Amino acid sequence: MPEVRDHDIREKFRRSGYTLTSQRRAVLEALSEARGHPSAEDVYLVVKRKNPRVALGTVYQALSVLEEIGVIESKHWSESPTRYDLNLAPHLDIRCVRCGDVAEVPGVEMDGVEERIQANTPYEVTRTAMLIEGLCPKCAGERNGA
Amino acid sequence: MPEVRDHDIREKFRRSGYTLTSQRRAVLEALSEARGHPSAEDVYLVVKRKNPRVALGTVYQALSVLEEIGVIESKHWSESPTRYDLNLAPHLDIRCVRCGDVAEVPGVEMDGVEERIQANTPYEVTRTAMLIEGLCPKCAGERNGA
DNA sequence: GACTCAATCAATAACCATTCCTGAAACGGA
DNA sequence: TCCGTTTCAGGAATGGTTATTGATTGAGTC
Ligand SMILES: [Mn+2]
Ligand SMILES: [Mn+2]
Ligand SMILES: [Zn+2]
Ligand SMILES: [Zn+2]
Repeated sequence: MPEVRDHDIREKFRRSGYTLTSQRRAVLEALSEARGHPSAEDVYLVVKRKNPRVALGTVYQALSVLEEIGVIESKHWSESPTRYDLNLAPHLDIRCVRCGDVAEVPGVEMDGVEERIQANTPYEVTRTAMLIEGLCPKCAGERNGA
Repeated sequence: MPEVRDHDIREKFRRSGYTLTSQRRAVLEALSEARGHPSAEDVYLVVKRKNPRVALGTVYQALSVLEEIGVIESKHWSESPTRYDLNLAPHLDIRCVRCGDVAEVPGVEMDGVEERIQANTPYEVTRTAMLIEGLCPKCAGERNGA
């Protein structure tokens, strides 16, 4: 997997014209290390362990470039910093409102929704996303056990 | 319509224990005047026209109380301030990424989606929402005409 | 109508994720 | 190597929102 991804990534950088700097590579590595859906701050903390000189602003810049060239995706929940995802396949993510953990929700097809929306608005639809919140099993357990 | 709503609103205030102050009433009136889906700032500007002494913070407080007792709803788009809506029925809203205008999207049924999500995650789902962005007819026209 | 006490208010400071700005450093081509 | 362009780190600034504070209001009671 790493090999394939690496090739894809190089290709996307080449096509975009951006250069694959060590910082951008470090951000990418941190992103796959920090299993889950880390925030910019999470990524920053991981990157800093190996290279303490990197600034948070640099991480934001790198994430923005990586998203722009299609190597990663960002997801937004209100009342929470943006989360980043290496999984580019269309899928749903749910966020625990108590601890912030994000997990993927497999097996829910959203096909056709965007088309149905487009058919019912004079707007030109450019993006649709499902925002899902809940309680993770751990937090739900603690709440009941308390 | 104002009569019915007014009765409902008084009832919701009574049940909640909050008092229906002049500022809260002013925020509510501004909200129905400013047809559409105004931001806190929009509401503030309308309120200020009648009562210039009101502070922006007061408007935020009032909006938060009104939402808590179920008189209004808030919707969030990333890269845009929160919008407020008097329409409490489940419905979709689309936001123009260019001018910020929000419009309702009628006729799209979302029934069953939350159940399907719940069936595919160990999380306890507490909220699902559809985030929709696009270009309003006006902005789309300007883009093509330019 | 005055009294009381909690709720509410206006104003302002603080917050926090993110973006912007800057001068310095690194890079890539001639 | 030299030159022009990116990219970088660090820090300041931004903008929507929330928290804090002391003053004001107002419903209930006499
Ligand atoms: Mn995901
Ligand atoms: Mn609406
Ligand atoms: Zn949790
Ligand atoms: Zn528009």
